[in-house]
Amino acid sequence: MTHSLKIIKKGPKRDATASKRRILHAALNEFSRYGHAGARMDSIAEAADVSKPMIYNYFGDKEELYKAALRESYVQIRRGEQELQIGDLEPEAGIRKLVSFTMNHFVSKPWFISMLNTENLLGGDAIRQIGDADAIQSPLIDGIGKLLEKGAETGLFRDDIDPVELYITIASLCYFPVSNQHTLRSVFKVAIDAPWLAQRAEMISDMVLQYLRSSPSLKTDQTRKL
Amino acid sequence: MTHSLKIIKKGPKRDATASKRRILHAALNEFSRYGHAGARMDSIAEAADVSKPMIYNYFGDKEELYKAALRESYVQIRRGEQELQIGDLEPEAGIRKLVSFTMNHFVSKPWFISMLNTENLLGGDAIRQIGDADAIQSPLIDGIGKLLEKGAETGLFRDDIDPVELYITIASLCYFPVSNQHTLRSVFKVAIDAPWLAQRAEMISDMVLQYLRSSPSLKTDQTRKL
Amino acid sequence: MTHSLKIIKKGPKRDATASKRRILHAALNEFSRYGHAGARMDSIAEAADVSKPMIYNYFGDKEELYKAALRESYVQIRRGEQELQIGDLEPEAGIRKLVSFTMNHFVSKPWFISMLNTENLLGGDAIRQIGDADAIQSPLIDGIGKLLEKGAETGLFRDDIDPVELYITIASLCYFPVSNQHTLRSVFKVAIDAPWLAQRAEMISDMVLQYLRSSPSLKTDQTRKL
Amino acid sequence: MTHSLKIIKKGPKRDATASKRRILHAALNEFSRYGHAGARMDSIAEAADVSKPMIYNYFGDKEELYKAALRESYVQIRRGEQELQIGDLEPEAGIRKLVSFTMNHFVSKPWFISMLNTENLLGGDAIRQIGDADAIQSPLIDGIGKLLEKGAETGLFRDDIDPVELYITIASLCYFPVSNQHTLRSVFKVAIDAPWLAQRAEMISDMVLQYLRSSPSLKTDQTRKL
DNA sequence: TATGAATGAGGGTTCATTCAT
DNA sequence: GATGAATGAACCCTCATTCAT
Repeated sequence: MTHSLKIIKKGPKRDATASKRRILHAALNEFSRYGHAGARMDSIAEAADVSKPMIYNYFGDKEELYKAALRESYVQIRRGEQELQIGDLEPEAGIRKLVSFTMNHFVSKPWFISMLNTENLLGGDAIRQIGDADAIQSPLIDGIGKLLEKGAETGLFRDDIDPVELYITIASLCYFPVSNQHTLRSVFKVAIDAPWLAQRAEMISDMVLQYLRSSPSLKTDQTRKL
Repeated sequence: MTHSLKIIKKGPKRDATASKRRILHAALNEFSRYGHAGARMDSIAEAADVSKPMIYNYFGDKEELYKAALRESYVQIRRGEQELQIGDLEPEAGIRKLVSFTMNHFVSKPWFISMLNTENLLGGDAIRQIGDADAIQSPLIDGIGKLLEKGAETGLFRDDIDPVELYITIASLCYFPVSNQHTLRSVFKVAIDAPWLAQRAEMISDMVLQYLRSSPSLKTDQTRKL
Repeated sequence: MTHSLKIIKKGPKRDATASKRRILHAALNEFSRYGHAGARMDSIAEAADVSKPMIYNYFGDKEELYKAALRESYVQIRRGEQELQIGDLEPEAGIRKLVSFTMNHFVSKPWFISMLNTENLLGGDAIRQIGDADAIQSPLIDGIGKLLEKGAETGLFRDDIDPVELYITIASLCYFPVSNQHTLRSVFKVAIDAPWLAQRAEMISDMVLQYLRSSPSLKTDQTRKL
Repeated sequence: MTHSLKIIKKGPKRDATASKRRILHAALNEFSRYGHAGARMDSIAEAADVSKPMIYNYFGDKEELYKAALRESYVQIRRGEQELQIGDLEPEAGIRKLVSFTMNHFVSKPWFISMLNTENLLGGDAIRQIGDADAIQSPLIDGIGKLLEKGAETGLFRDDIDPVELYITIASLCYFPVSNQHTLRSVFKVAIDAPWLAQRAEMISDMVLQYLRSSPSLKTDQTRKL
C-alpha cells in the first residue's frame, strides 16, 4: 500500500532523455551568453542540474556540445518557421507577416543571434560539420518563392527576385538593430526597445514592398537580384 | 647639446609610443579574431613583439586593453569616414557612395564587425564605459543629413527621413551578409565573395533610393522614420 | 532432481562463472598492457562484455581485481610448467628443455613479464598479500632439484648448485632481452626477433651447462651458489 | 652598507637552469616510482619546489617531461660508465669490474631499472623519439671490445664473442634479481639484500668467465654468439 | 544476475597576472 | 623602458565507484 506511492514519485532524475535535453538547453543558454571560449562547462552542468561527467558522457566534449547547441538553435528556429504558412497568404500580407515574424523571432529568442555571431566569429567550422541539412535549411524559402510567384503573376511584384536574396534582405534589416542594440544605443543614443523595433518592422515592410513593386532597373542588363 | 642627440636617437625599440601602438594593433587583431574570452594576452604580447609586463604597464589589464581595442576599432573607422565628403555630393550619388563605402569598409576591415559582435555579445558594458563620444560617434550623420535635406528640397526624396535611421538601414544591409557569411554559405549554399557583394551593394542602393523617392505612407499619422 | 537441470542450463550469459572468467582475462590483458595506474576499469568491462557494476560485484575494487589478475598470471604460468616433466629427463637435455621452455614462455605470454614488472614497480605489495603459495610457487624447483642431483651423481655437474639460484639464472637470461626488447632495439640497434631469441636460447643453454660442468671455485670456502 | 648583505642573499630562486634541473630530478624520481600513468604532475611540482606552470613552461607536457626524464636516466648511467676505463684493465679483471659496476649501478640507482621497465611496458615509443644517440648509447661497448680482443690474443678467451651480446648477458644477470626482487622474495622466499647481491655478482663473473674461456661449440657451424 | 544513469574527486593543462631585476 | 621567471586560480576532462532498477 505504501509502496504504490513510490511509483508515483518517479522524478525527472535517472531519465537519460530528460538529462540530455536539460544539458542541451543549458548549453545553448551558456554559449549564447558568453561565446564559445567564454562558456563554462561547470556552469552548464549546474544549470542543467547534472554532474559534469554526464555532459561528457552524452556529448563528448565542449566542441561537440557547442555543435549540438548550434544545431539546436537552428532546430528551434525552423520549428517556428514551419508553423508559419506564408505561402498561403496574399503576397503583401505574406511579406508583412514574414517581416514581423523574423523581427519577433530575433527579439524573443536572443540566443539565436548570439549563436550565429559566435559561430561566424569562429569562421563557421562548426556549422560546416553539421551536415544535417534538414535541421538547418529554412522551410521559408519555399513559402517566399510562392509569394513571389503569386505577386509576379498578378503584376503586383517584379519578377526577377530570388527568394534566398529576399530572405537575406529581410534578415539583414531585422538582425542588425537587435544584434547591435548595445553599441547602437551607446553610439547613436537610440533607445532600441519594443516600440522602436515594432515601428522599425513596419518601415522594413514598407521598404521591401516598395522595392518588390518597383520595375526592374534597366541600368544593368544582367539578371538583377534582390 | 648631448640631450638633443638623445631625442633624435629614438630607435625602433625603447620607444614607448611605438610599443603602445604595436600592442594596440595586436590586441585589436587578437580580440577580433577570437572574441573577448578567446583572446590570449600571450599571443598579443608575441604579436606586438613586447614582453607581457609591458602590456600591463601600459594598459592595466585585459579588460582595459579590450576597451582600448574596441575604441581603436571605432577610431580607425571614423578616420575613413572623415575622408568621405558625401555632404558635398549630389543626393543620389551620395547615397550610392555611402553604400559602397560602407560595404567596402565592412569587407576590408573585418575586425570591425568582429569587435562589434563581440561587444554586443557581452552586453555593451565596455562601450558604455568609453564615454569618449568624439572617438565613437560617426561624422557621417551630418553628411547624411545634408544629403537628405538637399534631396528633400529638390523634391527628389521624401522629407520624413531621420539620418540615423537611414544609416542604420544601410549598415544593416551591408553588415549582415558580411558578418554572417559563413553561416549563410552553409545554410543557403550562397557563395559570398567579392562579386556577390558588389552586386549586392548595387541592389542595396537601388532599394534604398526607391524608398527615399517614395511618398510618405499615409497609414500611420505619426512621424515616419526610415 | 530439478536442480541438476539448472546446472546444465548454463547459457553464455547469466553465467556467473563465465562472466568472472571473462573479467579476469580482460583485466589481465589490460593491466599488463597499461600498468596498474594506466589500466581502465571501463576498458576491462568492455573487453569482458559485462557492465562495470559486475566487476565490483565480483572483485570488490580495482586493487582487488589487480591482485586477482596478478595471481591469475602466475596460475597460468604454473599450469604450463606442470606439464613439463623435466625431472624425468637426462640432466643436459633437461636443462636445455628448461631454457627453451622459459624463453618461449616469456615470448608467447607477454603479459607475464608485464605483470611482474608492474608489480615490482609498485614494491610487491600485492603479491605479498596473495598468501596463496600453491598458486604462485613454481613446481619447477623440484624438477630442477632432481636434474641437479642426477647430474651430480653421475659426475656431470658440480654438486653445489641451489635449484632456486639456477632458476633465477635462467630466468634472468631469458627475461631481460624479452622484457627490454624495445629499449635494446633503440639503444643497440639489435633486432630482437624470433630467430635472434632462438639463437640466444642456445647460447644460454651452452653457458649454463658450461657452468654446471665446471668445478666449484676454491676462492671462497663458503657454500657456493649458482 | 646594510644593502650589501642583500647581494649575498641570492637564493636558488629565479634561476631558470636550477628550476629546470630540480624539475627534471623530481620527474625522474616520480616517474620511476609510479610509472608513466601513475606519476602526478602535482607531486613533481611540489618535489621540485616550483609551481606547476613552470613544468609546462620548461617541458611542454607530461609526455615530454617523461621523455626528458627517460633521457636523463640514460645520461646519468652513461656518466658513470665513462669513468670506468675497463678497456685498460687485464681481461679477467675487466670483466669482474664490469659485472660489479653493473650490479652496483642497478642497485644504487633504482630509478634506472624502473624507467626501463616503464618504457618497455609502453612499447618503447618514447625512446624511439629520443634520437639523441650519444646520450643513450653506451661507451662501454668499445671497452668491452678491447677486453675481448686482448683476451682472445692471449688465448685466454674464445674469439667469437660479440661485445653487445656480452653486455646483454651481464646486464640480464644483474638486472633480473634487482628488478624483480619483490616478486622473487614472495615467490621463492629469497632475501635479496646487499650480501646476497654481492655474492651473486661473484657468481655471475665466474659464470661469464667460464664461458669466455670455453672453446667455441662445434655443434653449429654458424658464427656463434655470446 | 545484470545494467544504464549518475557523480565526487582529482588529473593535466592554461591563463591572466605579478615579482625581481 | 623593459623582461625572464614565477604563480594562484581556474578550466576541460577522466576515473573509480555507486545508485536505482
